[in-house]
Amino acid sequence: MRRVDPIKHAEKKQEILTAARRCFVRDGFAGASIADICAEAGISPGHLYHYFPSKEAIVGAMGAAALSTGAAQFGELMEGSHALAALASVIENAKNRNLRDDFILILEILMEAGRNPKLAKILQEQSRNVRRILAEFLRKSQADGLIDPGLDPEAASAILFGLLDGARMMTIRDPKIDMTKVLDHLKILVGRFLLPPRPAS
Amino acid sequence: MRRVDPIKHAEKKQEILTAARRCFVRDGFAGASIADICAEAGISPGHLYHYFPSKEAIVGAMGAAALSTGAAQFGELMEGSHALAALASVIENAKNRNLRDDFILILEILMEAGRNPKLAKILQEQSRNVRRILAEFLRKSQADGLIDPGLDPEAASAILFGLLDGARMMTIRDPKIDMTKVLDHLKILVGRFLLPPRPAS
DNA sequence: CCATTACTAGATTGATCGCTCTATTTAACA
DNA sequence: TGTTAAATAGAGCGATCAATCTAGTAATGG
Repeated sequence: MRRVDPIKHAEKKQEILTAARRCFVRDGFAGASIADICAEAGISPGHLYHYFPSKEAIVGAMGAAALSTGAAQFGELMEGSHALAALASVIENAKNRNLRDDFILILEILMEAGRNPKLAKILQEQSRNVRRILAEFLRKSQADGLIDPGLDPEAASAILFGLLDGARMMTIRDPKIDMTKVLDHLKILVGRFLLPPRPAS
Repeated sequence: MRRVDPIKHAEKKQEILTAARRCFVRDGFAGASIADICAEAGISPGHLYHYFPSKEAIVGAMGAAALSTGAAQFGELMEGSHALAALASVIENAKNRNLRDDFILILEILMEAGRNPKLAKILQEQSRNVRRILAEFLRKSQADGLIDPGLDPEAASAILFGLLDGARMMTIRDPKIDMTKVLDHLKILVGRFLLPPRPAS
C-alpha cells in the first residue's frame, strides 16, 4: 500500500503557512478568509483542511512560527555583533519591506493574544526569551566594565526591547517620518543610558 | 411637523460609538459584528443605520475620536506638569484598565490604517501632533538650559513618543511583567538622555 | 497490474455577515 | 388634536463565512 511522505507533507504545510502569512499581513487574521488563503496557496478548501483542522489552527501555527523565528533571528543578530550594533541594525531596517511585514504580524498576534490564551502564552514566552538574551548581554558587558554596573539588567533589557517596538511603531504611525536623525539620537540615547557614568571630578 | 433634535441625535451617536468601542476592544474591528454592536448598544440594526451609513463609518468615527481624544489628553497632561513627569505618568498607568483598552484600540487603528487611507491620514496627523507637543516642550526646556541643547527636538520627541508606545507594548506582550523597576530605569534613561552633559572637568 | 490509500478538487452545508426593507410607535408642530 | 416626520424594531436580503462531503485522480506497495 501507499505510505504517507512526512517530508512532502511538512513542506506543503509550510507552503500553506507562507501563503496564509501574505493574506494575514494584507487583511488581518479576521479579515483573511479561508478562500483567500486557498487562492493564495493555489489549492482548494478541501485540500487545505487535510493539513489544518481549522482556521484557528492556521492562525496559531502562523503566530507561533512568526514569534519563534523572530526571536531566533534576534538571537543570531546578537551573537554575531555588539548588542548596540544589533539594536541599531533592527531599527535601521525597520522600514525594510519584510521587517515591516514581520512587525505588522507581531501587532496582529498581540491583538489575537487577547482572545487566544495559547497564543498569549507563546507571545509571553518569546518576549521573555528576547529580554533574557538582552539581559545576558548586559550582564556580560557589566562584568567587562563596558556598561553601568548600577543598572538592573532585567529592567534595562525590557526598556531596550520596548525601544525596538517603539521604533518600529514610528514607521507605522507615520510612514513618511525621516528616521536618519532619529536613529542618530537613538544611538546617543542608548549610549548615555548604558555607558558607565563618568566619575565625578 | 416634527423637527429633528440635533442634540439628542449627537448623544445617541456618541452612545453607539462607546458601545462599538467596547466591542472593538473585545473582538477587534473585523471581529465585531453589527449585531454585536447593536446588542451592546441595546438597539436594532435598522436603528443603527439611521446614525451611521456603514460599519466602515463607525470604525472611522471611532478611530478618529480615539486618536483625537488621546492626543488631547496627552496635551493636557503636558501642560499641567513637567514633561518627564507626564511621560512617567503615562507609563506608570499603562496597566490601568482604561489606558490598556485605549492602547489596544490604538493597535487596532494601526492595523486598520494599512487598509483605510483616511484613518491612516488621521493617525499620521495625530502622531505628528503629539510629537510636536513634545518637541515644543523640549525646545522650551533647551532655552531654559534644562536639557541638552545639542539634541534635535524633533528627533528626540519621536524617540520619547516611541518610548511610550514601547512601554505600553511591554504590558501587552507580558501582562505579568513587573513594571516598578522598569519605570525607575525609564526615568533614569530619560534623564541621562535629556539632561545637559556635565562639562568635561 | 491491481488494490489500497494518499492527494486533490469543487460543490455544498448551515451560520453569520453587513445591510435594507417594511411596519409601528413616538413626539413635535400647526 | 390631527398631521407629519423622526425614532425605533425586527424580519429578511443576498453574499460570504468556516467547514464538510462526495467524488475522482495519482501514486505506491504487493
